[in-house]
This record gives sequence, structure tokens and C-alpha cells, in this order.
Amino acid sequence: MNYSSELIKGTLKTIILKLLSDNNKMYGYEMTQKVRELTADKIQITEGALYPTLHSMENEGLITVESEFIGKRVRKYYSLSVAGKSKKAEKISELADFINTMKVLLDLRLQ
Amino acid sequence: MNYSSELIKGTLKTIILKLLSDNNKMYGYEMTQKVRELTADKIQITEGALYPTLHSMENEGLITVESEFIGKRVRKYYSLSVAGKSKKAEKISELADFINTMKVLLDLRLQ
DNA sequence: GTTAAATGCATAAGATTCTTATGTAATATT
DNA sequence: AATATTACATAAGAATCTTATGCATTTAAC
Repeated sequence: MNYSSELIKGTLKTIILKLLSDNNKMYGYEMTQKVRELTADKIQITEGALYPTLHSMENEGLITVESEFIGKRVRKYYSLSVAGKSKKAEKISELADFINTMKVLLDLRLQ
Repeated sequence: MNYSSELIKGTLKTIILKLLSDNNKMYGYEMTQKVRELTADKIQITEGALYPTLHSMENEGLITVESEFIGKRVRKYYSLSVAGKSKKAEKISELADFINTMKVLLDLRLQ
């Protein structure tokens, strides 16, 4: 089972920030695979969503990029900026707070 | 503090289904007030989001409506249909499952 | 007793963030 | 040699919001 997409909507940036917080540097395709692995395929980040989001986060100054050549193929490694680190903390705590609110509102039983 | 709106996106139908599951019948404006109250103003459903969503849920057969006149003013009471009841269960468990996944993915500490 | 706020519905334009489709090219696998 | 995977990218369209606006009634405040 994977989720109806409207739930994931709005959490993609937070997921990227968390991945980069844990992993120092990652490239886009690697993020999609890591998330599939960590969620047992429940969350599958599409490239059409991922790449534009990475570009916009770069424009916002949340992440920095460095290109690396693997053979003839380019790979773009992203890292958290200082602003990105504080944004990560902010987004994570906002999401936790939101979930706690939803838990009360909807009587959710979580594990 | 209230949440950045992209988080709420995708949960509005679930919230409406839950409210109607608990309350037998409610009208739109009442829902906005109830949610504000239950979430200490953290979640504020806007009318621009609510009314179109109610109309689409009615078209989907999830809720039924009956108009009532309070003085000269109309009030539209909504109730869950049978399909709405099962949709409510489905949406709630989907959200709970999603949250559990996010909890693992993002190391969330919930209350 | 008139003005302002709250109640209660509604729609429309624009923003945001996805999905799906498509494209390109290199590398690895069968 | 053909196919799958890796790795980037963009664009059209869908979905779901926000913000703005509108109308009318009823209640509260000055």
C-alpha cells in the first residue's frame, strides 16, 4: 500500500531537509531510493516532484550543490546550508506539532 | 502559532468526515468553529476551502445535505452517507499509517 | 437606534505543489 | 545486442489550497 498523494504534498521539503541533515551530502536519485528503502516503498518520490523542489530549495538558499562527474555522467550532490539546518529544525517541529494536533482532532491511534 | 498551509492540504476531507462521524449533522460554519475550538485556533478552515469541498463530497456521495431555515437565513446541515462512513474509516487509517511512516522517516517525537 | 461584528452561504482568480509524460544520455545487466 | 537502471531535466495538467470579494441576516456594542 502506498498513500494517496495529497498527504505527501507539503512534506517533500521536510523529507529532503531531514535526509541531508542525516547524510551530509546526497544526490537526487539517491534520495528517491533512500526514501523507498526507509518506508518500504510506501513513499515514492517522483522525479517530476523532486528536481524542481531541489532547484527551488537551492534558490531559497537552503541547500548548496556541487557537481561531480562519475565517468561521463554528472551527479549533483546537495548539502544543507546553515539556513537549511535551522529550516530543518523548524519544519520538523512544525510537522510534529501538526501531527499532535491531528492526533487529538481525529482520535488517531499511533504506534 | 498556526501551521503553514501545505500541511493541512490533503486532510480537509478527512477532518470533515470525522466531524460528521462524531456529530450526526453539522453545517459548514459550525465546522470551522468546531475545528478552531478543538485545535486552539491552530487549524483554521477557510470558507474558500470548505464550501467547495463540501460540494464535491456531496457530488461524490459521501455526505447528504438538508437545508433548514433559521429565521430568514438558510443553514445547510450535512450528514454522513453509508459510503461516507466507510470512507471515513479508510481515510483515518490511511492517515494514521502515513503518520507512522513519517514518524520513522523523520525521527519525529510525538506526545 | 444606528453602526459594527458575527453568522452563513457562495464563487472566482491566482498560488503552490503535486502527477504524468516526455526527453536525453550513460552505464550496467541479461 | 537489447533492456534495465542510473541520473539529470522540463512541461502540461490536476488537485487543493489562499485570498478576495460578494450578499444577506442577525446579534452586539456604542
